[in-house]
Amino acid sequence: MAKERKSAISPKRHEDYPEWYQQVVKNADLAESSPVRGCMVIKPWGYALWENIRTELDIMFKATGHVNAYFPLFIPLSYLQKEADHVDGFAKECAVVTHHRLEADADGKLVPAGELEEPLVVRPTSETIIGETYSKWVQSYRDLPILINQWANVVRWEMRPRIFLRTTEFLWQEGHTVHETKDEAWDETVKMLEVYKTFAEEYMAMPVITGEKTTEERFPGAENTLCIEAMMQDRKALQAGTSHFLGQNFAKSADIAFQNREGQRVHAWTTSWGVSTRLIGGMIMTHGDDDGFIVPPRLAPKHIVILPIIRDDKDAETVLSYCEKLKIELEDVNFNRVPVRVELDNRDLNAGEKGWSWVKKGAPIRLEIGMRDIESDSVFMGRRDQQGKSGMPRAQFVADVAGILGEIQDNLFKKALAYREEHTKNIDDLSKFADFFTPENPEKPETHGGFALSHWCTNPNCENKINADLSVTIRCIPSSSDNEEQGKCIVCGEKSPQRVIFAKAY
RNA sequence: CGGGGUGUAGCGCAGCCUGGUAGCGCGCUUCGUUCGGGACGAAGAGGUCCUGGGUUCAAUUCCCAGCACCCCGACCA
Repeated sequence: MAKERKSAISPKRHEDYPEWYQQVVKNADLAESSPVRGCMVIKPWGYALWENIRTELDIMFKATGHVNAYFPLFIPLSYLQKEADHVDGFAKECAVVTHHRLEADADGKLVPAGELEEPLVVRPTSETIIGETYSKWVQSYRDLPILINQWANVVRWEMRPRIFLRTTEFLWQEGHTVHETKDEAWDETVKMLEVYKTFAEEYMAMPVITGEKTTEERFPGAENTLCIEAMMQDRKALQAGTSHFLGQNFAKSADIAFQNREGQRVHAWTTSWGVSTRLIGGMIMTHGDDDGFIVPPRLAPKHIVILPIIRDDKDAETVLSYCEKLKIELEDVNFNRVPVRVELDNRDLNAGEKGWSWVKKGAPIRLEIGMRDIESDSVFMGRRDQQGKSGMPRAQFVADVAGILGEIQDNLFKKALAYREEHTKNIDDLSKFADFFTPENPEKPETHGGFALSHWCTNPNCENKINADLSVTIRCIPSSSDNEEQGKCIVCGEKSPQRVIFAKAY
């Protein structure tokens, strides 16, 4: 009937991508902005998603030998000062606690009192305080390795916050490990990057490119930063996780040293690695469509939502008890090692409105159950990765449900991968490169560009020129071995050892 | 820190120029008709008009100051 299908989210992606993103966050009931600038309230649907991310990653961390611990929120200012590059990198975005008491002034207003002798910094990341702690723990090579992760919040006073993508306070995990040798620390750095890649691709259904950062983009204080980068639907890159090889920099500044097997006192080698609630933003922008969010089944707070359709009050009990039974039956099935998560939505709402609320939230499967279905012992299913709805025998659905969820998971990944490949180009000519990254209408930039695989001579000047001219940065030097052809730098024409990924970034 | 803008009901806004102490849409409550693609009608509830000062018989409206937030830039491992 309708000429163009009405979409649940307005504007659509192609009309105004940043606004679409904000609307999805809101309509999917994931989070909202708070009275505190740059800080968000994560709502139950969004937080459940984070809990699932945490649960699955935690299993992977434990499986690779790590344990969890917890370190303080506050860092003495002097600690942060010990690593010079680290200071430069974070000093501009630190929240500082200078007082520890409030007193009423003459007008009855509360004012800070009780000035601290040494200000405390709210952790922007915990290398320094953890390093100081580790220095006491490490005496002998027998104390190594230390393989610890912490789940925490951190604060970075960013100039321009974006919900989930760059908030002032965010939730994350940070792994901090100490090793006896350089090789072992490097292996750890690589291993955790692989964990992130596996998680991103198999759980978030978000294809990522692994590689290393250029000097310019490196973590302050790191010798090398490895990263996973994903392409969003506006073709910008999102750094989704980083794993840092810290060399002996932090070990030296915090004096993490031990007696080695030869009896000499030497500094240890450390790593750190983290992912944050930014991953949620990544999933929204990877999978979301014009009807809202689409949650990858493996991380979905609810896999299946049952929507009872009651047309006549006298049928209410029949329908609801059938739905209850179906729910129990489905919860007996396992998907990805855990029981299928089922929500029976019996809120007293208009059926259409109720159904759409779950579409916008991105629940993988919706089941509409009314007298018609009960009489034919079937279910009426809507899949979030497909349009339309269809009926199928109840028993068949129960038998197939894990397979259907797996299929949705696979479809999301394949679709995202195809999108990325479609918009990744080898470019060897600077003017073509510029065209690729220049919007047709600068007033209202449309979705354009993508990942450009181009040669780079490794000189930071060339990298900076591209950034200054086009706001394009080197996202990573890909680690895949099929990328070792030599060529000429896209900027200066000098010899280049390999192609790197250029893109606009979040 | 520069440049611009906005503060009025839970949310989004109008009213202000041309002062007379408030209105619209959504949401919310109740009732009825609806309900498998987002409903409709009726009746309701809900406001220190950002704060302080000034002008005035009278300020949401005009003037001054302050605060907060938003957008653009700078900045963003």
